[in-house]
Amino acid sequence: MTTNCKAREVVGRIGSKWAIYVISSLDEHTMRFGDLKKTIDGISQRMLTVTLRSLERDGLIRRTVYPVVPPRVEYALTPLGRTLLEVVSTMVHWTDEHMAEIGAAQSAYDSRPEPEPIEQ
Amino acid sequence: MTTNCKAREVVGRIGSKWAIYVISSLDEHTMRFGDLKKTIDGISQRMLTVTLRSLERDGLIRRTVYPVVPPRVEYALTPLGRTLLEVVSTMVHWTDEHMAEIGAAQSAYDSRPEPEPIEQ
DNA sequence: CGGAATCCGATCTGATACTG
DNA sequence: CAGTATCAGATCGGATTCCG
Repeated sequence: MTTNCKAREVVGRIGSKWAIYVISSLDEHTMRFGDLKKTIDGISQRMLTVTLRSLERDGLIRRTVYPVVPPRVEYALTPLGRTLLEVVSTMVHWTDEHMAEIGAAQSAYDSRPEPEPIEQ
Repeated sequence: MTTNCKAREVVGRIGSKWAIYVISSLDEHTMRFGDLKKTIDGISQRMLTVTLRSLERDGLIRRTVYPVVPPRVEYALTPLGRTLLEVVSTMVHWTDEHMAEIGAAQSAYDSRPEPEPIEQ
């Protein structure tokens, strides 16, 4: 594999379960922190913060702070993030389409007979 | 997000840095354990084993053991895995294409000035 | 509202040693 | 060759508390 280590790290970050859904959520419009938290079911405040920071650092989303009280922070896809969105959407879509098949495969795998213990 | 928790787990497994490259590696032909280890640079034996097991459980790859000495084990994509391959290739390709941009964004982020400490 | 900081158990991962 | 078993260090991730 010619791919170097840095590319792998990026793939890992992008492919992480939360990042994918953050990117997807920003498809149509910018969102505030609270909006994202409500939209992405089950994400903790901490993980949302961490995920947003890493996506911002990779140049995939832009964070805009409005100096008002109470604070207002909006997240939006950058042009780069928007090119990624297509890839990510495909992935989410593929998963939704094949969840049943995957679940069946898991059940089959889990109910497979144990290999016979070695006779002495 | 209407996506349930199980779908997120699947996305996370598929998107994990090693799984993506295992799937990609099986594009053209079946491969043996050692081949995969050599192809996927930097993967430890343990992580390759763990990754292969999880992909097998999800029905994405098929593991074939030939009862010979020394053992011969071949891994191949299932039809389901083959449909995923397209998605995964797109992702790897996107990352390769945009590594420079991402690196630049990271540098810019990391060299950003610290926010001024609060004056008392 | 949108975090940051801390604590801490759970999980991941690599290294190493061993095996059919 | 293709693993399994085990252990220790690293990282993840939730809960909680506090802040501008």
